[in-house]
Amino acid sequence: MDADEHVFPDQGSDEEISGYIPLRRFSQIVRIPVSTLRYYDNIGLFKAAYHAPSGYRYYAPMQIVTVKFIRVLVDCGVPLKEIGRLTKARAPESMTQLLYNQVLELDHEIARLSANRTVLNTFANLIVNGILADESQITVEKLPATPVVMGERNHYDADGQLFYRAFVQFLQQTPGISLSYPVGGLFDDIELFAARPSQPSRFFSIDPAGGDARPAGRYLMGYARGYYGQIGDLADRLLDFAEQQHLTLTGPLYHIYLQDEVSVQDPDQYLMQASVRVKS
Amino acid sequence: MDADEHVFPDQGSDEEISGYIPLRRFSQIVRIPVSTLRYYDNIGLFKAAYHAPSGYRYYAPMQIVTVKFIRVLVDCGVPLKEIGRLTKARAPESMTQLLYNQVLELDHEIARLSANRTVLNTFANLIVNGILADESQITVEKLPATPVVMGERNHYDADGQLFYRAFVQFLQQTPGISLSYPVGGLFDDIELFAARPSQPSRFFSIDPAGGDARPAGRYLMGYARGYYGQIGDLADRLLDFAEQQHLTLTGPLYHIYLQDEVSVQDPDQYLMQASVRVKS
DNA sequence: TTGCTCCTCACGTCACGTGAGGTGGC
DNA sequence: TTGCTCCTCACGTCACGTGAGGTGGC
Repeated sequence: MDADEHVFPDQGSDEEISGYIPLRRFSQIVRIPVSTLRYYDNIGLFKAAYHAPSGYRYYAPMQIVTVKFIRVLVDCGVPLKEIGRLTKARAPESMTQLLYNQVLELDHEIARLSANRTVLNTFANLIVNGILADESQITVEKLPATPVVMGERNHYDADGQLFYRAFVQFLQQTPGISLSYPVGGLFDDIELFAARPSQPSRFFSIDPAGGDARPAGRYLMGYARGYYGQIGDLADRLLDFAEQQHLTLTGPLYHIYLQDEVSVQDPDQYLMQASVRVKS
Repeated sequence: MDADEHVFPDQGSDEEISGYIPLRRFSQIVRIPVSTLRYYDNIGLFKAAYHAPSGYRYYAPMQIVTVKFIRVLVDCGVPLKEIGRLTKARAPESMTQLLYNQVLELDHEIARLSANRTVLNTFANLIVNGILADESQITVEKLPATPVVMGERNHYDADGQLFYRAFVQFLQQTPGISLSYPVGGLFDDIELFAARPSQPSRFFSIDPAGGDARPAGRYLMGYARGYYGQIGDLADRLLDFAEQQHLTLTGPLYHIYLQDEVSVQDPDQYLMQASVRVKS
């Protein structure tokens, strides 16, 4: 082809001869809605190669790759104004600058979405654990290590009213914590859990990337429904079962809300899981 | 704590006693703008636990995890209405349903962004190759394999006007092609390139995931500036160099626009790269 | 010639951000 | 008490989508 061939659209209205593609067909080829193409044309971001006197828009075939390139940028979240600025005053250097910057931003974005994915999976797994659990039973199960971010030791004043203070302090002051994950409580031993079930010794964030963990091992497990801190007779059921089965419990008790305000309407139906390690 | 403790906010206006967190502080803790929290409250998506008679909003500490959870969903692109529907009629089963669906959508989204990343990198690399190239020189370089998606053989009518038809046909009918990548042309041999530089025998899409490739090997490389199909004396320069250096050329000639309307203003300054394999 | 397609406003939408203007608690 | 913070509208923004109403080419 010669460079001149395509600059005279009026040579023929037939697409096959002129090379020009009418709006609708162009829209189908590039899979971009006509309203979007009209919008891009109107704001001057991506103009039709030829505006007929009738007002009809016609595009040049090479514009397919161009608009697809623009769409990738749009898809990456680059504002139309910035794309417009750059395509108007375009130069190889500034364009590579933008592109490599955008690649870095995409990396951040992908990392962000992956993190969100992990959060959603964590919540979903807890809820499903709750659905599948046989709540009324006390069981002994082999658990793999559960990574968490463990907080500092909590301090409760004499009046015992400062549960929330400790909770907020944990969320605010624990280094490396992501507030997006569910929070569990740790009691130094099962007796403390039985005595003051609303005062965990520590909080922990159920973050799969956490540096601490509930260690792998055999655990005595039990469930209870009720609002935060209401454990009914769970502590007794755990202790009774341990005694009957001649199990020795060791280490801290972990308590995790499998189903809470995130997935349950009635606060009295929140579902808690308690686990204490069994000495083998 | 007892379940009742926190339902009487008027017991004391002091945050430390009531457990309630005023809007501004809550905003700082969860890192969500006050305007956003007000908006969520207004549309009923996420209400402050306590609306004082003065109109002031106060939040319960447990709402920190709740709103963070909502924010993860927002961040995943779930519409506020859908989040609202689900948190109003929430149940463990429907919530896990949504969560696992959302995980799948996130996987698609991440795949989409990764694809975009690859596209941007491909464009950027071409442009940078153009910047770094010594345009006036003919060189011989060892190239790794370049994956592409190769199109069918083009057919040009006698009048030779149907370049665009072939181009569009390639874009429309090549299976597995992504329109987002730049397009190059292949000539059966260098003589064909010299004779009809605007009629490549095939087109190919420079897609790193392509099943075809420009094979690895030593290539005779040259550059030309000009509008599509204008190669100046590039063919002669390539042939002259080959003759002087006693090189035997083999196989097809690949031509790729390193810099075109994507990164260059002046159509006469588009930068093309031609490469032909050298028999060793 | 009919009808189908194109066009241009104009307005709606979504998830907020941003002042304007006014009130109320430390 | 001062001033600082909170509040509620109302309107703007971004990237389009959606008719309403009208014209023009196959």
